[in-house]
Amino acid sequence: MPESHFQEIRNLALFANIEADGFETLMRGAYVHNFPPRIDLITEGDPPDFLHIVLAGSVDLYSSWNGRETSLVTVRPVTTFILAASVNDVPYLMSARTLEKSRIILLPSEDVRAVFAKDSAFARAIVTELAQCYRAAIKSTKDLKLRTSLERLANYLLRQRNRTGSNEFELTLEKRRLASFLGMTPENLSRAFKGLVPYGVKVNGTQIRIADPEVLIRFAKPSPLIDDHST
Amino acid sequence: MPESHFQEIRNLALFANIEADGFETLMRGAYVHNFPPRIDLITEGDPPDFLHIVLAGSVDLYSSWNGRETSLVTVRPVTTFILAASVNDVPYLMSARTLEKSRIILLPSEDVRAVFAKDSAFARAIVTELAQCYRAAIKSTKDLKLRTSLERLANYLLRQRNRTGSNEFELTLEKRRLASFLGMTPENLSRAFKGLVPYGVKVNGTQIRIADPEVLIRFAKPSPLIDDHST
DNA sequence: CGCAGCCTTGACAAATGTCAACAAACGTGG
DNA sequence: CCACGTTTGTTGACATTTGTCAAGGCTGCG
Repeated sequence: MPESHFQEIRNLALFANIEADGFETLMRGAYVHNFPPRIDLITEGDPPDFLHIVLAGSVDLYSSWNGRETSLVTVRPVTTFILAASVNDVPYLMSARTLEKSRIILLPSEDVRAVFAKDSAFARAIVTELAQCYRAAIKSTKDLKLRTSLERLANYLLRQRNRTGSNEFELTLEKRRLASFLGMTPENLSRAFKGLVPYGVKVNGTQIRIADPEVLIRFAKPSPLIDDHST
Repeated sequence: MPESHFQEIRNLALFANIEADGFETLMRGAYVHNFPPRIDLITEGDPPDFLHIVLAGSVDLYSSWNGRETSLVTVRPVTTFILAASVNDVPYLMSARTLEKSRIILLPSEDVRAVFAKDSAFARAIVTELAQCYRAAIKSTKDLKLRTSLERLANYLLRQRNRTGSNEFELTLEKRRLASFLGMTPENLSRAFKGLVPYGVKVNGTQIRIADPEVLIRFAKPSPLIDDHST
């Protein structure tokens, strides 16, 4: 792997405090790959051969059952995914595919587990990371169980607004995938956007404008215990 | 705390390999409490003062938003809960209340974090535990997004069957709480039970009988990637 | 016994999904 | 650059699923 990526990986909280020794072990076994869009990276149920790190592009984590499919997470740079499966050496629960052209690092899970066992700084960093993943999953479950699809969309838009810091922004996801992520059909999403017009949401293709955030907030009732993605 | 509980806690995977030193630190600060049924133990949003361990009884983890409420998990002996909030020192995402008379150990989160920082065996055990919690949460999200309420109930019954090893068993939850856990209303659950009669499910109060598991399995299509609660 | 809480049922309403048609956007090869 | 076909997004009509409300029965407990 070109050394140029080393620093990028080092900067991740997950690897920041690893001993030089363990870091080298990980880097020695690492591959970097460039993938075209819409390529399947892993399939749920497979054994966790690699811990993945998205350097560029984006990856969709999804799952299928009985002919249905749903998007669970979108991974953007620079982040790892399927850490839980890697460290516990159990099958992947989600499939992954690239959404765009993506550059991805593959760390053999065996190396990850080896360094994890030896390097307690790494073990502690993994705890922090997993706790965050777990909490994100709980938030997502609350979002699904406590809110209607209209409320989920409204809160999603407000989260995007906070992320970009602007009342006007581009959707970073195809609408069909956004629909799946929010737990509804594409048709339903179309109608949900219409349903938010009275609250000042203007849609033009992938361009979103929130005319008056206060009005939308009053409807969406965002909660830090569901919508804050930092803690 | 009476020493009699020490061994019980030691037997938990989470504490099995801790150094004597760290274990003693944890036990020194620990409280044991007996709670009557339907007592609120914690409220979502509160700072995580304690890591909880259920020794006896059962605890409902639930969440509220905008006047609605949903049950997310039922914790049974001997298990810890709200580990993620404790180690990362961030607010609880779920509220907790006893379902029955319960005996619960409270470990000050500060102690947990202190031992976690010093004892790498404990850190590693926490990783395993959190990875399991995370995966359980992902499974629950898949269950919710990929299945109808009838399918969720059918698979829930099959999981209970596997847990008890018998085609005839008692529901361990009040029906209204089971409904909330499965993401539906009590009325809907009543009808869902009716809807499973053609697949050989007999209900008598809290008593369930699965006449022909094959038939129910053919309908429910259980998957290890959603329904296996061990990995 | 009588009250309170849970469960069930029926009638109805709201939310969401399905299907079909068509329009718009995109990418490819000529 | 255009023409074409493919994919995505939208819309309408309709079906299904799920929730709501109200009533009544059952159960457990003081």
